[in-house]
Amino acid sequence: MAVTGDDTDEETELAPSHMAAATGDMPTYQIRAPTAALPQGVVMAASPGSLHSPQQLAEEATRKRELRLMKNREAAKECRRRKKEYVKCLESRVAVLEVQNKKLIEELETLKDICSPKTD
DNA sequence: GTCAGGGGACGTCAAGTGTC
DNA sequence: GACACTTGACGTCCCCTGAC
Repeated sequence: MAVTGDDTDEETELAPSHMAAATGDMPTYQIRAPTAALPQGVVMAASPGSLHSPQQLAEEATRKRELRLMKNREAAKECRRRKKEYVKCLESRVAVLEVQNKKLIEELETLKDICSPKTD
């Protein structure tokens, strides 16, 4: 299995939808992808009405399971990709806020110097 | 060289949530 | 209520690195 670095550069503000959504202080990273066409190799089943023998029913059950696993596999990949993006987003926000905090502290020190009475 | 430990990616399951 | 989607949790595999 070849693992490729397929990170994208999307810079969206994202947050786990069912983790912090209730708090309202964090944007969501849940972005509904448009339901794409089925991946190659997926064959649509015959309608249930056309199944007769137990073997056909078993095959249909197996096919449904494989389809579900394949979809979940892809969903998990996409979920992890979004999570990585979200973490990157948070990290860059931390960096920005740290710089901002540092500047504010410096400004505060300057103002203190200006305002403090000279003791001599 | 090899062994242990850490880390990343993956597949699967299960539970929660949204949609119709 | 059934179905689809999302995501945390878990187990597994593979690769890298440092200690021996």
